[in-house]
Amino acid sequence: MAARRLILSQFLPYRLSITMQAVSEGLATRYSHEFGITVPEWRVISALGEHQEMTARDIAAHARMNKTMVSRAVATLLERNIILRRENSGDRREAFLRLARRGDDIYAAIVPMALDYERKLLRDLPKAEIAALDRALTVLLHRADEEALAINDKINGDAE
Amino acid sequence: MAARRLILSQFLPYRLSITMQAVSEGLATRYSHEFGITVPEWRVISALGEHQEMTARDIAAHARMNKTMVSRAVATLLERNIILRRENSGDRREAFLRLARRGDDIYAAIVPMALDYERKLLRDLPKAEIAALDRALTVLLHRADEEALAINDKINGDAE
DNA sequence: CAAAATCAGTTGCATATGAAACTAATTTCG
DNA sequence: CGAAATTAGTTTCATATGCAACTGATTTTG
Repeated sequence: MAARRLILSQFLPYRLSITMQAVSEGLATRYSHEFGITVPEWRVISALGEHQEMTARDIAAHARMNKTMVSRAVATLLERNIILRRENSGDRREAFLRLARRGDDIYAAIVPMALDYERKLLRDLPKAEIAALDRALTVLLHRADEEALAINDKINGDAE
Repeated sequence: MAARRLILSQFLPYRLSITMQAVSEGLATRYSHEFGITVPEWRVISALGEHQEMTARDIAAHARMNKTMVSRAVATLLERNIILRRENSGDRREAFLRLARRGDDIYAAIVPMALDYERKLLRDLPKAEIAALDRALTVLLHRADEEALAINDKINGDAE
């Protein structure tokens, strides 16, 4: 049976949440201050930096963003000439996006900063512990996705 | 010098962010659906469940919330008779908050659900790896806080 | 002691977010 | 083929969030 008490400071979802918030803010402060880029915009840029050319849909899948967020980040980045858009003539619903020269520069500037930040965060952790963290995050994400499906089924009719 | 490439799916801040999002949503869906409680409200409830009686300020510190968020969550919880408020007669700026009977019930119902969820998430991880995850999150939070200070100093005048 | 500074908590305002409705294009199927 | 369903992406709308300004209380200090 389940315990009656919960220590917030030891509760995994809480710890994940505050840790990610601190980590994310620390990084976002840097690139937002220097380039005026928001977190969703950075995700789009890094997706395009990694894969050259993608549709908005691809970006959403790759960076785990919903399509509204992608749409808005893309609109801003286009306006600021950070990315380019090329309509797919074979299917005019979608468009291929890629970094413009300006986007390349920003990407090239942010990547080292981001990796440096990551290095600083992990500095004091032994290799083995970093590897354990990696595995743990993978498992947690996978389990959480599964549980999300399960609970949604339960809440909706389940039968389909 | 720094590498030129960044794989989003292997980048720690990104992984933390999407993992925490999935984990947090999975849990929040449960208690929001069953009790109409938001995440900030749950944090206030769990803080009070852990410490009996606290001021809003204490809650903010304990649960890493800003005071606006605490204020709003507290207002809602008071309105719904989930918590009680007793003004501190010695310092009338602040007030002591604690769970009302209804809050106790909700807390007693959510805690097992939350711990069960945590258990499910961690099910497949060996004890040693869970311990490593714990240590890693502690270190990361600490480092991120340090880095946040450092970057803020750098952005502002630094001198003070 | 009175003015200034500080503190707890609230509120106004501007921005961020996501679900759902929508548009335009394409595909499916009777 | 043409109506219905599906898909990519946008927009609307309602809510969530946080900073900064504010209120009222207390403390500090000249």
